[in-house]
Amino acid sequence: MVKTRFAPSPTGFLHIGGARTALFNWLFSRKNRGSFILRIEDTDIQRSTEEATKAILESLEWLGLNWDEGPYFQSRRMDIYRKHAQKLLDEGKAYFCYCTPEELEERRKKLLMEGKKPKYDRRCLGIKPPPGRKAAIRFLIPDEGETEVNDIVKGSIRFRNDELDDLIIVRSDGIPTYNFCAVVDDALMGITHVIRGDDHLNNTPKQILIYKALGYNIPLFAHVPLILGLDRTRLSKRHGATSVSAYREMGYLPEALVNFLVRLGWSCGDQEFFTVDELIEKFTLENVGKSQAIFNPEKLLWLNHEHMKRMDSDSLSRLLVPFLEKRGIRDAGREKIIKAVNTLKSRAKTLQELADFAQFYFVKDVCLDKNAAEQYLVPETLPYLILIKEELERSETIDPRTIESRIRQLAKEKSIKLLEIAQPIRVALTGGTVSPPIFDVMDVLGRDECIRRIERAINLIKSKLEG
RNA sequence: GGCCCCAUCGUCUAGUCAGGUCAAGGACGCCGCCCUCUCAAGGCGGAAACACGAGUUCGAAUCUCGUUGGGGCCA
Repeated sequence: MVKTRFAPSPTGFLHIGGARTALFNWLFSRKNRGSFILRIEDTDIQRSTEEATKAILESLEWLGLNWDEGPYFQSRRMDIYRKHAQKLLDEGKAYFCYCTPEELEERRKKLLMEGKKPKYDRRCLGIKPPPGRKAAIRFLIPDEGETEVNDIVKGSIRFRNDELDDLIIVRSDGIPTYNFCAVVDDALMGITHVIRGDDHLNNTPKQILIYKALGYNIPLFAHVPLILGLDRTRLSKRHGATSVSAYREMGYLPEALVNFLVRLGWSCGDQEFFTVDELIEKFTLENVGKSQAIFNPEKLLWLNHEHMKRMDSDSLSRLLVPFLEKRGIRDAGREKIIKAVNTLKSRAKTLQELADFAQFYFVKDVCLDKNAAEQYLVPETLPYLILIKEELERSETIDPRTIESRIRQLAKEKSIKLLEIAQPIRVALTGGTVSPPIFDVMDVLGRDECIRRIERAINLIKSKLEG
């Protein structure tokens, strides 16, 4: 059975790149009816925090990437790693190293300066422990031969073993390193497919040698290209919002972010829009591209809009409520919000925009745009506003079609363009010159509110005349 | 510095493994037109790419080599 995992380090929020790695793992497991496990790689006690773990879990849940096992915490598995390290030590497949990080760094720099390979020289191999020195444990890489990584995405890659460094598997402070813990955990947890960023590609031959040394089965690997920023460097804070939670706050839909992230490096013919179910059905690792992709916020915005347009207004309204509340709008009424959303769906690209646009429907007194009022709430338009008001007062309710035909009729009678009546009403009702179709707006606001707002505009013009 | 990966419109990509149907298709963005009560949405159209150089071949975006560029790893 297929078993995949996502193994983030809890040193911050869930990054866009991490989310994509998680997504590929999740999709692959779902597609193959396998399981997906979550493992928190918190061996770096200095930088790992509980808040970060919480934030990562929250973001994964929001994206809909549910896991079947875990979360496991590496910090609670230290004795397992130490036992494995001891086993390697006992079998002569690992050795103590007494060099300090500072010494190593210095030697590395020196070798680089001289134009040589910065490879560890094995000076500690087989020596007696020097007094006053703490020991790290190094894995002994075979001198000869080569190690093949048969990557599902990248193909076969061969590494000469003598190019590989004897890597540290346990630090001098007793903390096992990433490359070691990952191998032990993936083996013990029965991971069949390791899907991760290609920044780990160079670690893979070393990890394969560790699997072999430990006598464990080697999983299949799939290294997916990293996401880059506009300047073609690895996506980071410098490039703007990079956390999943930031996009959530900006009003992006999880399914849109998922759709966008998966299309960054994966394709299925010419199809751009995918529901999550479609992705599960169609996802394959074979269609993951080999080259790096640049994060393109404009396309994400477009996709978000597409997902919003296709979402039913009822669901969209539920999602909108918290955004309205942030703008001080409470108890707006379900029905009215749904109606409002109906008129705004094709206009707003994010929930944030939707809430901004929707505001005028719910506030007591619309905020009049200065320029709009100066242009349209003037003595010349006063008669039209009065006529519309009277028209509204005659009818019990507002039927958008009826009111539209009446106003069109009116424009005809006066031999003016509809625009000349529509714009003053628009300013009176919405405060600005841009809004959904004015008759739909009237329908959402309701008869009484329309009359109230038009009255306000009429009074404003009158007071201008007097003043 | 060594090793590893990558290279099609500005961006995401189809096509590359099985060379000819590709004077390179789609999408985002951009520009124009149509629709229109404003703004969107929608419809139609446009500009825009095989990094470079050799080689293999009747024929190369596709195979090989090299160069260049970008990315990554080296507690």
